[in-house]
Amino acid sequence: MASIKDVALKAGVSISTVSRMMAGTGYVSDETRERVQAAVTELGYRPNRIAQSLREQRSRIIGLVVSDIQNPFFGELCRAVEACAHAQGLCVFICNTDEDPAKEQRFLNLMIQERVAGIIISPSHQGAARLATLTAEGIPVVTVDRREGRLLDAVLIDNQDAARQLTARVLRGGYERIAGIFGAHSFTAEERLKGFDAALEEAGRTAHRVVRTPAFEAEGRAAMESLLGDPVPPDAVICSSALLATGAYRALHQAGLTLPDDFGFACFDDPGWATFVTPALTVIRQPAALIGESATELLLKRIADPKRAPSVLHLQGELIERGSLRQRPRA
Amino acid sequence: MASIKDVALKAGVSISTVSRMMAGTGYVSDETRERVQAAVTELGYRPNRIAQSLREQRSRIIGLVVSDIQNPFFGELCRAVEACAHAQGLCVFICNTDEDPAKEQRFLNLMIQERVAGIIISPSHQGAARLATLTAEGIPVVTVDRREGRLLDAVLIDNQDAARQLTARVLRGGYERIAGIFGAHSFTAEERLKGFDAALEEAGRTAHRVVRTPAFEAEGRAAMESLLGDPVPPDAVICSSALLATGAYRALHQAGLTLPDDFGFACFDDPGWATFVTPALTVIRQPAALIGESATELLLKRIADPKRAPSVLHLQGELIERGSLRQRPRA
DNA sequence: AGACAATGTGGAAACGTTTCCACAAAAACG
DNA sequence: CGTTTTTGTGGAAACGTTTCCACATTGTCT
Repeated sequence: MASIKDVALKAGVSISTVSRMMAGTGYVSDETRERVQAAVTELGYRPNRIAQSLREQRSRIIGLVVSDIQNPFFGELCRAVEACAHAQGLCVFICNTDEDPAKEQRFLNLMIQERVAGIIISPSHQGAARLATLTAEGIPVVTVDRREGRLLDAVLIDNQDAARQLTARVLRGGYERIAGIFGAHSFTAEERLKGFDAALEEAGRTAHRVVRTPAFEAEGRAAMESLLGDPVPPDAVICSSALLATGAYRALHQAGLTLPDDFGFACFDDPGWATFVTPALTVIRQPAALIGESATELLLKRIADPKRAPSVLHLQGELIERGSLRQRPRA
Repeated sequence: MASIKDVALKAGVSISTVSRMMAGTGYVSDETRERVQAAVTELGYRPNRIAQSLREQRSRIIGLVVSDIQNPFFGELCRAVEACAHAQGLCVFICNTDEDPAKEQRFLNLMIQERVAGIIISPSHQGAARLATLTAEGIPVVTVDRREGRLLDAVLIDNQDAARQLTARVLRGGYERIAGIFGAHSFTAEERLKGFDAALEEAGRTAHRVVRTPAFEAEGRAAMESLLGDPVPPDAVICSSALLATGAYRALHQAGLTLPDDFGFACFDDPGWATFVTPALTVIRQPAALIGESATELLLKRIADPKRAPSVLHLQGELIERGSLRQRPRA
């Protein structure tokens, strides 16, 4: 693997000159430029990013820490971040925490050690404190989907408002006993629950029952089964995330309930299977690509100017009407 | 951010000693070890991986290049690779090519520049030549899901055999006009097609028609629509990958055909929605986790000993019987 | 003509490690 | 007791860059 020294030797110039020519900074005569360029192509020289990073005290990698890479929301997010970062000559380090705080911590340590240029993360609840360490190390951080305090840049949808919208939509369907399955220990779920409650209260109603549980498929299923076991079971449910919805839907399906007539179903996120079931699911979709782009831009701005005041960007969730909710009250 | 120098200063020893103590190599007296350890914890010292990489001429990152991160197969694969690599103190760089050779190329260049310790990749067809460059640079490569020549380590399922199994299963259902939708330009699809043809031939039959098309959802849908438009349409179809199956299924669904009686449907990979539709899909599932583990192990072995003879590991695909194929010929 | 800026180039330090080598003290051997 | 081995430590080079500085050479202004 050719180094800058080899190029310099071959072109008969100094290392400094090659470096300047590669970076396009400082003065280089046309003639030298050509000679160096020739040497570069002939040797197939590519600058060693490790050496660059060491010298510049900062790598050209940005870290992206997500809780579940299978979740279409995060999948789309990754794509957007990657595209955006690439345009700036940065590469993206995708890490999958599976909602496991220990894993998250390990990844963050690794990122510190690799001196990443910045981090985009949807932090677990427990990870909050850890993020302070990052900023202490001088590593810019942008949170997505969740917010931690007021010191960090963040991009998220207005979860409270979205939940209110979705709940109002359920109410329009004339459902009587509306239940909720919401994630535990998550800022996002918290916000969504607030919107849910607010919408019900505005309508002079109360929730049938709300189950709070860790946001995994098995838990969602158990929650739904528990709800269906109530003396008088609910006739509609809202789930706060894709995985919970997946589990809940399975339980519902097994119970043989018919959507949307017997039962109303709606959720946040747009699971991949949402359009495969009949009727297809009515959901709140997060503009994942937009969130990814915005987060990356925010991060780049902060890298450029670490002293910037932290900003929080709110985007709109989109209610996608499909068919798992009645259009109007049953006759 | 504390450096090794700071630690040495604080502990009153030389840099060399700190380095030895951190690495656990060479002699260090118990007393010094303690003093250094104290300094390390007090300063919160973490070795700078960039400097380490520069010195050792090799980073502790392994690259994982996949074609579609949303595909559950690759999702599971990523998880397994990550877990396995982490146990060895390596981190994983996940790159998503979206089947775009240009993107793939960019990523590989980046990997070379970052001097990754090794690469696990499911290469696009065009990417084959590029891989030679990698080995030329001395970067170990393991291919998964696809194989490129005989010079590289590879882990894959016996696609031909799996296809034969699946096709035989379709035949047992008594379907008469069996069509195929297979990816174009992919080694995997090629192999699967061979097995498909072989199974039909063994039964003294021929395919109704085989469509070869780029492996995306839209193309799968178009292919299915084309098949359904035949003067005498097929009564069963096998799709060679998840995305094709997704598109094909949508077309089928729209046409209002009833599985498994009117029509038989089966595919490779196990799309996330496979168990959400009714009837659930009968598929060949690839043991993604096992593939990931094996590939990582293979890679580590090759990193340890670059002179090893290349090996190809064949794993078994698993036929998962659900309900999208008739059990026996229609009465 | 003299002063000063613009242009073009090379030398060398620095980034934070690891590791080879040298050296010294202590321990083990005959 | 003299030798050799083991144990413990520090100095310094090297990895491949970037960038500051110094130095020439040229051009442009009074």
